[in-house]
Amino acid sequence: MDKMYKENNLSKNQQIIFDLIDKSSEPLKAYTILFSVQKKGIKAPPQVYRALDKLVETGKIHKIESKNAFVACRNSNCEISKATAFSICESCEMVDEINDDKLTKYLTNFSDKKGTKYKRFNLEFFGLCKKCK
Amino acid sequence: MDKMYKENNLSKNQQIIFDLIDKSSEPLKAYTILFSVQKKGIKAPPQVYRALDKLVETGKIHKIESKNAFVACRNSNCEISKATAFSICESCEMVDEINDDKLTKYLTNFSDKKGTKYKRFNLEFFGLCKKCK
DNA sequence: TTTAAAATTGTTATAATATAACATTATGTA
DNA sequence: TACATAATGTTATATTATAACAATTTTAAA
Ligand SMILES: [Zn+2]
Ligand SMILES: [Zn+2]
Ligand SMILES: [Zn+2]
Ligand SMILES: [Zn+2]
Repeated sequence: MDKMYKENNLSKNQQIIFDLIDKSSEPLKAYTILFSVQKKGIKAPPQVYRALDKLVETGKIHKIESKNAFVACRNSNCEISKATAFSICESCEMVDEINDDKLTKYLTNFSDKKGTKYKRFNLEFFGLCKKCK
Repeated sequence: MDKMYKENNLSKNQQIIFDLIDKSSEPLKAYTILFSVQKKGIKAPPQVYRALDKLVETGKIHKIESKNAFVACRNSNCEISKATAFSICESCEMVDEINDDKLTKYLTNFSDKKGTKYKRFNLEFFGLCKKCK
């Protein structure tokens, strides 16, 4: 191929999948993504999971662990995802990334009773969103 | 049957599976549990998942979301699991439940920028445990 | 103590999520 | 160029979790 697809830092599949997640208003699951991108030539699970892995690794997206689903990062890629926090609505399933400097600072500096500090955390809050309350 | 199996509040399958998790030094996965309890007559995934669901619901165990695995609660059943925090070693996979009143208070009282409070949270810290450091 | 509801169990099948393994092509760099 | 690295394509399979339905046990009310 004579055309480079990398004006930015994402490969073709990564860009397709990132775009889909980025414009979605809700967390997307791997197989939902797979079905959505088949028309673009991405036909098999490993293609999706590889792109997801790389996007998570570079902080472009986050995995919502309690939902096995993915959202685009709405912060500054969360310093490569070392400090993530989300609010999750238990009624409509909406997920919002929380960007709260005080919270981030508190948790980043947290050390347990043995004085151990951690290099990464993920926090998920559950409740009702504004719409569902 | 003339013998009630409930001296406590757990059913037979729930007790078998709780005991296994409780005496394990590491998080257990559902199918690991399944293989371990087949000799006790628990033969199919739904039997395991039902017991796990109930044990999580009642706060006797917690699910470590990032590992799809389960640990026994080491606190006072975490007020039925409304406020859970764990430290997870990225090297040996060890998981410890964190019991820190200040942290719990801070997160239980946390409200986001819109003033929304949440009724539950789960926090996972990642790093190296004492042994692996 | 009958009786009906609720909880638990047993069972088979299948859905949903994720990775292994290997061949090929594209890209970045010396 | 030529080499290393990253990304892709493909098939098969492993892992995690639930649907659906029948039977039994437990609880609590009548
Ligand atoms: Zn982010
Ligand atoms: Zn909502
Ligand atoms: Zn607990
Ligand atoms: Zn360790």
